Amino acid sequence: MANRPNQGRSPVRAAPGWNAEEPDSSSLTQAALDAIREDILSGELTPNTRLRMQMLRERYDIGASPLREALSRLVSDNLVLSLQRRGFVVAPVSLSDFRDLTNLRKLLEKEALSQALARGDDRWEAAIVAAFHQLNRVQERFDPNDRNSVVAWEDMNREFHDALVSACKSAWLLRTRNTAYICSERYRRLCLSITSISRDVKAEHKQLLEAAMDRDVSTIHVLISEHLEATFRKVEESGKLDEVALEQD
Amino acid sequence: MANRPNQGRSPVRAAPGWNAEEPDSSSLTQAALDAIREDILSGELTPNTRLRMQMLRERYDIGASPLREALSRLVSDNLVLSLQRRGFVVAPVSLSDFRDLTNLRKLLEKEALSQALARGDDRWEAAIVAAFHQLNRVQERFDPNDRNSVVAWEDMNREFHDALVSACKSAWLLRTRNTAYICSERYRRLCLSITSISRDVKAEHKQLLEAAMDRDVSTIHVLISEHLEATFRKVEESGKLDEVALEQD
DNA sequence: ATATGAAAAATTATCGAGAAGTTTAGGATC
DNA sequence: GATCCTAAACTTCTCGATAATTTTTCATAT
Repeated sequence: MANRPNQGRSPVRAAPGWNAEEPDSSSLTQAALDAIREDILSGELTPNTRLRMQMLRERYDIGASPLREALSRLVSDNLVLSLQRRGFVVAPVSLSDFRDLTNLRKLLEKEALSQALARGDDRWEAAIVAAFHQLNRVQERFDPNDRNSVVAWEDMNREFHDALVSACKSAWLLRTRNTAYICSERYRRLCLSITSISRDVKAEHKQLLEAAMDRDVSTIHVLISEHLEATFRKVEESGKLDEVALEQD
Repeated sequence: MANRPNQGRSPVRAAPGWNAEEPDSSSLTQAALDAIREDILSGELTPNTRLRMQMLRERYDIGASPLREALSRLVSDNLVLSLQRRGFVVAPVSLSDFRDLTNLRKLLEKEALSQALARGDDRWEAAIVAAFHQLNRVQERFDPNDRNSVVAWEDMNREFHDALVSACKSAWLLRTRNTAYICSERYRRLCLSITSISRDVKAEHKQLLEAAMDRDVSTIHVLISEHLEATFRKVEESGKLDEVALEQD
């Protein structure tokens, strides 16, 4: 592998001396996949942006082949669209799509929680408590201007919700839930300034935790539905999805 | 490994003079995607088969790049696994995976049917009746030895079930349902000699149709659950998933 | 026999170039 | 000025070659 400029924003390629431990970082396709997905989720690559090869090659410092493979995977994950002979586009967003997605998420989360509450053992409970605690800590010293702090919150929020359903044994359900989660995350990040985390998110999470401990399925169904709905409403109120305009690169 | 009687099984490449009308057949990636998916579904490519590039190139007469892109998409669809630096494998099967998948399908089909029954109009009803009628016709002159007849039945069965949920307006739900349907179809074809269609499938379909016309949601929930469960039981009884053996190419 | 290890064979992952197709730009015609 | 046509410019898509592994083979030592 030759010496490249790599002045781009996403340091994809491995550093000179790197720990040969990562699961699959050795593959450029994987690196491209992670980098592009992250950029789409974070809004760095905005909806409807044409993903031109030349641009991508410069941006990620990766050849066209691994990039195309990564994009192909993202197509199946609904983050990218493939236009028949005209390359790839960042999947568009719309309020109605988010409405739709939120409904599906409700269905999947409820089912996953039902199973988790039925099967969860002490370790499961402990993992939730731990994630909850850590999430609160991160939230205390949260700084909306510090990129790292924001990322840390995103990660912990996700870990908490993952912990809740982690006792669910259905791989299919969890995979499907995860796909939906990712796309939903995109809407949240696109529309909600991270500042508005404050909400009552902490209170909501606490209620979820308690319902989980009590194995109160019907309550947790209501809570998770409201949790997701609250996010939807915030996105709706943000007004950032009001234009159906077809933005371009 | 070279003695693969692949001849002509999958005529992927376009014939000399062809109608430039197809939606996307112009893309070799798309052709490869369709062909490989079909071969995995039909069992032509058996579970755990290593998908070696040379083999694939000969088999489909397509270069490595489009093949890799197609495989990348199938990874996201759970039909193919990507081994970090060792290529691709046809996703394995197991009874427990099918159990899991069937449960997810119940959840998705029930929700989709709820929405369809709530929103369906006259045209929706007509489409169901039409598909039901056509399915029965195909079933009457069904010949398990005629490849075309088998494919025709598969297609019509699918069209009937698609018609039932077609009034559901949730694109996310339908997409997700479709992914699950495809993987489920693989299990059915892998394990059930098409001869056993006979079952009471016709009766079951008729009941589904009637419940749809009556907009009887709770009944159709029970019916679709039993329908899927019956298929699961058949697969289970076939005993073809008893071995966990790791087959190879 | 079993384990060790280096060389050979096989296979994947990646790049660069070229063919196929799409978009843009600039007239010519009505 | 608007529409249609053609040529240039640009992109995507695909192939073949090459680098970077992984797997196999086989001789050697325990």
